[in-house]
Amino acid sequence: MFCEPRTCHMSEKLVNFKAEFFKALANPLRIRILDELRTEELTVSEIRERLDVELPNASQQLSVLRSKNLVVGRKQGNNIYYSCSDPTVFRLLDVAKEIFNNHLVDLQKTLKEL
Amino acid sequence: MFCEPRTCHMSEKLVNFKAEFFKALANPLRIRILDELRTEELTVSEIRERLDVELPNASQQLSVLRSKNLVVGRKQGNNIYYSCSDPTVFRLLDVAKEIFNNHLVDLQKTLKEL
DNA sequence: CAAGCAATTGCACAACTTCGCAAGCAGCTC
DNA sequence: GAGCTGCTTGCGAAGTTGTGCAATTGCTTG
Repeated sequence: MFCEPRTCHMSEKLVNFKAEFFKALANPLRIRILDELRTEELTVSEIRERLDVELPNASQQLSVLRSKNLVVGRKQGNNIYYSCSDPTVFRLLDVAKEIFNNHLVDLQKTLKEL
Repeated sequence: MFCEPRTCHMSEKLVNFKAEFFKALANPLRIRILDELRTEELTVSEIRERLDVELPNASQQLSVLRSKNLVVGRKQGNNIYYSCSDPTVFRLLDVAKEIFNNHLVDLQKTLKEL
């Protein structure tokens, strides 16, 4: 692979993809939406209802997730059923949880030392 | 665990942690910094030089990473040596790369079908 | 203490995000 | 076609982020 003298480690495209990708995840509502889609396909209204947000808000966040290919919509009659397009995403959320737990453990250790 | 009627799936704290956490990763420069820290401890100046950015910029992004506990600094003489505090983070970056590759494969499939 | 280097902080400005509200559009049913 | 439902889009206000530049702090050495 092509490699500049001082910018070796990762292609710029990959870095930007990752940044854009994490940006899509960098919002509590979008994380909650993804989490609702772990096990089921849901319509926008169902998501709205479960997360107790305005419909346009849900729709807007879904469109962000859609634009980054994190979810796909399937039209059926009057409804659009959303689902997660690549379950690998959930591994990401799970690793984040793991890191969260690591922090808690560290915190506890620090507290014990006092 | 305690569980509200309509907000069951994840504690709010965890969701917010995840969002904050992904926010820290949602920036190309910060990803590149973390990637430089995969294998070595580096000073701010070294990071600045490798990534070819202004020193204050590097410092500021490091402070973002620090505030989310993604890196730690070790003072030695005139320098501060930064390193990654929880290597689990790299798994996150690697999973993101995997997702990137999945997208590429999908794209290729789509192209072949034309 | 003065000089010098490393790193951080403050400031200003542009760019972007979030989210509520109103309007618009598409498909179904009467 | 009229009216309904489900979803999206446009717009605007408030808040947040990125980044260059100047000033500042903190450590070390002469």
